[in-house]
Amino acid sequence: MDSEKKISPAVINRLPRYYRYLGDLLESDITRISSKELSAKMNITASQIRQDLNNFGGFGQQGYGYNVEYLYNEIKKILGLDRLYNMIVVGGGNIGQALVNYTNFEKRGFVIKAVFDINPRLIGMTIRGVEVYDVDQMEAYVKNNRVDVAILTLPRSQAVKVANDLAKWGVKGMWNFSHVDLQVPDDVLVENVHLTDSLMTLLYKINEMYYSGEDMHEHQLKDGLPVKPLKENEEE
Amino acid sequence: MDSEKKISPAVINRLPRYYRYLGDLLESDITRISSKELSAKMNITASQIRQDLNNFGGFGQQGYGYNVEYLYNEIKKILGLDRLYNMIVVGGGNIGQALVNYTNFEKRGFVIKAVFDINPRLIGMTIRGVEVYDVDQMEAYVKNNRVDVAILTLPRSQAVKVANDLAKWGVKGMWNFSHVDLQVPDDVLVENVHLTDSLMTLLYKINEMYYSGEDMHEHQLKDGLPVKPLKENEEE
DNA sequence: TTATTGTTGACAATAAAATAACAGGAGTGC
DNA sequence: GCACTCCTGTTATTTTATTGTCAACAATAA
Repeated sequence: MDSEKKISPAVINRLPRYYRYLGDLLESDITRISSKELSAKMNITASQIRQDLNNFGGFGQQGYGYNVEYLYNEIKKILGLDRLYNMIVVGGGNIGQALVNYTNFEKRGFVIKAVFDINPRLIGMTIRGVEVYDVDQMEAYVKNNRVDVAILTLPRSQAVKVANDLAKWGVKGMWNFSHVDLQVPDDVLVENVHLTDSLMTLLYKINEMYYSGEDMHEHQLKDGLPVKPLKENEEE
Repeated sequence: MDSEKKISPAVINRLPRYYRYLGDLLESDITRISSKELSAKMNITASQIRQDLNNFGGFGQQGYGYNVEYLYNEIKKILGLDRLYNMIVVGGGNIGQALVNYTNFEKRGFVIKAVFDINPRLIGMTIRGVEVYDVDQMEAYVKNNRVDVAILTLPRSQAVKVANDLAKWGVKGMWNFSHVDLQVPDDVLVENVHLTDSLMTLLYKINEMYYSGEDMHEHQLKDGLPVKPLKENEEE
């Protein structure tokens, strides 16, 4: 909230995790917690917890610790979770539909208002009450309704152009599931969810731990399907 | 591959992105590229590119740059993408089904062999040719088949126990979509995809940029649905 | 050939992030 | 109310990550 000093990305990325742990504590009717106790639960140093929280203000009290409910609500405010967000899904494929069906977003105030796609078979359908529109109608929709976040779940070939258009039309944030880096103006925020990258990172670690040093190719045809040649994969 | 010196996590996380860019270059029939050129495309310093790559060996040539195809294939090997991976999905809900339907995984050699769920309405179904089994059968399956990666897309209340069991039965890696931190032995690798956290991070940035300083509560009832009270959300 | 340009890989310098140290106020027990 | 312990907020230190610099060498041009 305070735009005094710049908060480091590393800290911001940890905030949701603090929020989750505090929510859990709240559910367990724990009213206070010290950085040391939280440190043990979360597996990070107490020092880091204190330093992270102090970026946003002194929420604790010496000799007492942190009041769980108070801190929970403060982080909620810091993350901006005390308001509603209007979102649209662009690309009504597997992931897009899964996100629309994920009811917990709405419980938290992240409301998916519409889905846009080019597939005639999808257009006109409703997914959990959310209508699927033709992308042709997207410009009008975005210009006439506040859209905080566009969830991009479309083929990479289209993602860049769509993101650009949406930015131009006033969408503030992009939650990007398309496997491509978007190029948008500085005042448009982008958060990437590159699933394939994430999986590859896991595979690297598995290889490092289990197959390090081996000749990889001996596994190639070991079992399962043969690897199909990698062609243009548009759905990524 | 070389288990000589420890590679930093920051570097590993960047590898898939290099791989993607090199794949794109390959598609564009570009045969060589310098760190400087790649730097411009990827928006990171040439220095970092060279240093990252040199963790794994000297793939470039002075006065020439890097051969795209060679480097692409080297990174492929580093990431372990030159072999097949057997995966199972645990939790056949929205996200689980979406991942099974995502055909590009298979093209890359990430093969989903089975889905496990407790829902009787799902059990026996097939999703894109992949059968859904009762979780009761999971132990037998995992013990009798090599499972490299378990994709966890189940409610957080169950995720911890299931992950533990899977680890015990020999699964090497967990790709965790459940909104909870898993506690598994050190030789089991975990990669988290916490979608809600990712979205919250985006919302923080949006708030910081657009609503900083404002009283947040004026937005509360502005438009859209009222925020429902946040109860136990098991599907997270 | 020989000079010039381009580019890596190694290393030094800087910046960012994480951890540790600590002074001192707040709670606790007597 | 006093002594003592707990635990924060803050500053210092260490570690990790990124960026800048340059000698050595390949490619190219003269």
